[in-house]
Amino acid sequence: MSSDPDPASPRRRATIADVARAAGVSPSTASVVFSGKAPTARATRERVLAAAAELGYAGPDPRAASLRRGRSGIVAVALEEHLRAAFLDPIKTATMDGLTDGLAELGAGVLLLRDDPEAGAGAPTLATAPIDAAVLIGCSGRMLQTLEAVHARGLPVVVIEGDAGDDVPRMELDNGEAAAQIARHLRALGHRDVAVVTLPFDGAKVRGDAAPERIATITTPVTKARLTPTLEVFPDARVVSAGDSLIDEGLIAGRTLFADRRTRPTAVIAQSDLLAAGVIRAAEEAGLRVPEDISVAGFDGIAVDGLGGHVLTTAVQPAVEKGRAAGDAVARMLAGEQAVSIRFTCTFREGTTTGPAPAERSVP
Amino acid sequence: MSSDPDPASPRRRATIADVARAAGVSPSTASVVFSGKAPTARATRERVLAAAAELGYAGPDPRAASLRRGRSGIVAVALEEHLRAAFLDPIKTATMDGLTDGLAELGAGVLLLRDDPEAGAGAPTLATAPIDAAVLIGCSGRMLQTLEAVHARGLPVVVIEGDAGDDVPRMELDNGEAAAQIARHLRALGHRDVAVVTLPFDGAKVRGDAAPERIATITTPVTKARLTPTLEVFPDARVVSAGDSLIDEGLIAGRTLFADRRTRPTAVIAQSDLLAAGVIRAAEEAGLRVPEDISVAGFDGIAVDGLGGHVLTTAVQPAVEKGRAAGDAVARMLAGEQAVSIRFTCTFREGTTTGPAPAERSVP
DNA sequence: TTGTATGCGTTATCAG
DNA sequence: CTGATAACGCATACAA
Repeated sequence: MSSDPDPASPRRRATIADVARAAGVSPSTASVVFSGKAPTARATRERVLAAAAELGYAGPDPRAASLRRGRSGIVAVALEEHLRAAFLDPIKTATMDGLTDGLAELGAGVLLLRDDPEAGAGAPTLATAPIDAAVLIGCSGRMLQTLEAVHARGLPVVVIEGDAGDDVPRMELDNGEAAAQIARHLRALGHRDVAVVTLPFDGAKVRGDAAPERIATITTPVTKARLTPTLEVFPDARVVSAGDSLIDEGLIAGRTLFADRRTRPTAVIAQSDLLAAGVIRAAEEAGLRVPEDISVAGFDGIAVDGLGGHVLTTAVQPAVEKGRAAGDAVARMLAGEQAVSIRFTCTFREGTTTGPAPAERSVP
Repeated sequence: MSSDPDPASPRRRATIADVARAAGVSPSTASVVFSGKAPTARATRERVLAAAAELGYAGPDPRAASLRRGRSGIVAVALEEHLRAAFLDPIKTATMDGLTDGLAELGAGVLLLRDDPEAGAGAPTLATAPIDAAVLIGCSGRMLQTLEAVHARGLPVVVIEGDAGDDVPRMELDNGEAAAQIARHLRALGHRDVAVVTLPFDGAKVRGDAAPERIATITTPVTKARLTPTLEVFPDARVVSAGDSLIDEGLIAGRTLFADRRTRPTAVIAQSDLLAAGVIRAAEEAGLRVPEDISVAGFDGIAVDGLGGHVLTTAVQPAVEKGRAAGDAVARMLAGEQAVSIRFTCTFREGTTTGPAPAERSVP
């Protein structure tokens, strides 16, 4: 008796109109029962709900609702990399975390999009997905093109760690100041012979020692922003580029640095905590004690899995807050307000991985 | 001249109808120009495109299109954990990777959803988001409730690493067989004194030694599936539970195991590669050589960042394929076909972290 | 509190 | 190749 479908609509899915009819109320009343946007009499509500159950109606069709409302409740997050790469990076992960939180308050879901304009035919893009706004992470290059489409549709856009022009709010870091602080910290500890392990210079992700000419060609904004002030403090620093922000990449770079006891530095500045963790492993592997023999500093302030008991000296970036702020900015823009760019400040954290420069050098 | 908006519609956003009117064609023709679903005369197309540019029309509104088409091009991926936790797990990351690939072929985007039914008011859920299908990862407990709503809406559902009933296709692993294989491998190498470092027993994520009574209460399916056959091979194995699948958790567990030289095992079976990596670090910390003094096996076959030069002996699970298969299953179901559950086979991989049991025991 | 009427912006169909 | 027509399923202003 209760599983028999509506005889009038043999196989068609029930709509709110069907439910209303079955319950003997108007469609608008039924709508209100489901949305709760207006008070309804208890009896009415129960009648509607009963009719819905009877007809197997599972609530308003979100597609129709979003057309009518003009909102889909979905915000796109566009990443320039393959999704796997993006979520391998703890900072991006944390940012996403804050972002989803910030958007959840707004009542929005997150649609993951790769910034591949020519993806599978019909694949949703920033231009074709039913989104209310977009957040671009690490915006650069061709993403700017995609951006135009979004802009044209009048959708709010926020950029994290990137630059999409003046009229697009961005959430950025004071990379330069933070990097300078780390460098000064090491100099104050007496270090003079310092090496830098950097993030990739560009999309090529080549690794190894980098000559000054090469350094001038860096295109990745973050790498450049963190390296420049470091070199101002330590102009003669040896610069080794990592292929990616990974522990094993830091390990490789570290092995390079510690291969020759006579040329090894007394301190290593890594441009990410993951790299620093790898450098520390390389140091331990080489029989060096951290920080007695070698100081290592990182950048990011993430909880590095696999670092053991060390507490990294690093610049703690508010990654989660960055994401949350992006979410808030989206919310504000969706509410018609103007959102502004925010520059976040990193907090220097002195951990257990940096210490005074060893007094004696060149002990073969 | 070209930036002057349509005088007839002062601030309203242009629609395809406006464009058609301006171009002197019918709406359906304009629609076809944008969708490309039918051939159009070159002149017509150019006229329409010009009108669109003139009016600042950026293409069809995806919301309206999805209502009309009955498809939004979005597939939900529901995770039971906080997003951060989910993406911290390389296996889930890899699965997501395959999934997004599989879905991209289908032309679908991925909407990230936490399985929090009572999230922020208005937050999209499996029941209220404009999705075409859903993939549940690690489905258990209350997610089954959520599932009902999706089911009621007649949306295809696929489950990865979970059980949502017989009529829901699932992508699962032969955890038991793979675990047994690892255990037999170690036994064949002569190991008799083996310890197991397990994944969490349940949501509580308590860590430490586990008594047999406790083992009987394990609710996490994966943990149980991998532990049972292990204990059949090594009934007396010491069982230590980790709080999570993390290197540092493995490190902690490893320190417990290696604290007392007299009771330490000759081999450790970790239920994930990350845990195994931590155990290896603990071993090295304790001055033990891997595999000469201690053998360590993992599970998953991921590329562990931070493992240095070791190659883990492990069961390689086809995580990416699992995700891709889920994507394919969704595609099939969306095409009206029946999708079936798939049981994936892990591949045993002998690495450099397991070796013959050391001949002498109890060397103080 | 409930009902009535209207259109949100598209696209599929089918005839021309 | 193009045009007329009719939904798609709902939520809101407004009247009752």
